Amino acid sequence: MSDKITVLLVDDHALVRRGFRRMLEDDETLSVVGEASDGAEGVKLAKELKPDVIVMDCQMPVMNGLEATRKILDANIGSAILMLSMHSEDTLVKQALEAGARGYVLKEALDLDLAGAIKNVAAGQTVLDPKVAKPQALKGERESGLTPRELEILQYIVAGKSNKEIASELELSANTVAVHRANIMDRLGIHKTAELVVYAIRNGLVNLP
Amino acid sequence: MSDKITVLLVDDHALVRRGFRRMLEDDETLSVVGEASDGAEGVKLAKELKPDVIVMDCQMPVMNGLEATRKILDANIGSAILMLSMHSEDTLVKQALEAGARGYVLKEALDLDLAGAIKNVAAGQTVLDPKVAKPQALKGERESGLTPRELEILQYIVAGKSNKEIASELELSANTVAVHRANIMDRLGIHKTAELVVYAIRNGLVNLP
DNA sequence: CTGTTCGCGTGACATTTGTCACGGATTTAC
DNA sequence: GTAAATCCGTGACAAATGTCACGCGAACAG
Repeated sequence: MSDKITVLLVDDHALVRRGFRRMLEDDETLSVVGEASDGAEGVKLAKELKPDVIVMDCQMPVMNGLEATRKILDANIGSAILMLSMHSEDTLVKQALEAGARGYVLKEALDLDLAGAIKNVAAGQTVLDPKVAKPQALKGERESGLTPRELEILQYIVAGKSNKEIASELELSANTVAVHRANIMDRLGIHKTAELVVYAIRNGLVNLP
Repeated sequence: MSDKITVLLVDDHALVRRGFRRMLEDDETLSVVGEASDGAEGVKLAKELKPDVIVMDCQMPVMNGLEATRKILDANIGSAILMLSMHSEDTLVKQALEAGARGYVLKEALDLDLAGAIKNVAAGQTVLDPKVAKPQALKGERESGLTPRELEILQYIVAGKSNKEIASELELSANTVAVHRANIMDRLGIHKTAELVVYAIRNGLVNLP
């Protein structure tokens, strides 16, 4: 343990990764041992490298940060995961923590000490951005969380499928799909497809088609 | 002109800005003189600082990169603008260049030499990411292809307004709005609101509500 | 001047959407 | 056990959407 803390960077933007690497590389106690550009690759590298800490972007193509986090936790690698996100929505924070992330910080945090946060999660601490560190976010309840089925439907909606198409692909009645749609909007306090799509994209609920 | 090239960074993510700053600060010929976190602030700082080059993110809250670029060009400051984007859609590249950007590079460019790109645009060159450097993108023709009225309607749609609401705010028949909607989708080869919203957001056709 | 194109507007109508009321299967709380 | 809460499913129906055919005036080419 007197060794350096090993870090894996997972972010879809190479430029961002490079920036982080630079920010970390002059800290003698840290060592960036790998980079991945999407969730799937992140999981693969995590298994190979078994880093102490994984810095994971939330929104990514192929497999988003939440998914990847779950997969990595399931694999029992023992890495602590520090989630980076653009959004401060409680729902997302909650989901991240439930997925097993050990920290959640916002990209727009002005004075984020990334190295410090990494050390803290490596030490077993939970690190939350002040903006999201509401105690309520830690207590488990369901916020505006959608059910798996609903998320599935939402994905199809954003991809531009009609209720009928979704129904046929999922072998359901079109009515059923319509009701799922309605329930999703209910929880979100939304009444129109357009709003729904904006919300889904903004909050990274879906992988963009 | 033998002085350093002055640079203004405009990006909504503080962490990203800091990364860029680090990448640039060991180049002796460049000097980052300011940072802004949204388009509006970018315009303001541009007027104050009159930097040689402005590195501008495309997607930002308050005022997006395109808008900001136009405003800055209008103000006749003489700064060259290098647009950073996540998307390689032709439409966007075109819009950026028409707005007056001197360069367009993708954030995910693996080996982007940001410093080099900055020097080039400072020297008056146009810098395009290889992925988007199709000659067709340079020839002026269709913009987004949408008429002003259609863009106006689109803005309302993405904001979650119904045809009826739009009609009343614009003092039109609901039918008319519906037809505008149809025409927009026609030109874009789209048939559903959901797809339309995704497209509009992706290509920066609208200011997100 | 004349014909053509294009932006903007309209009403009518088929399709898709958003809502309603309801049932069965599970899970959790008492 | 029973009751309450969820999740998933259904049909029926009103409201919004997507498409149709069409008129009007302005801009432009001949």
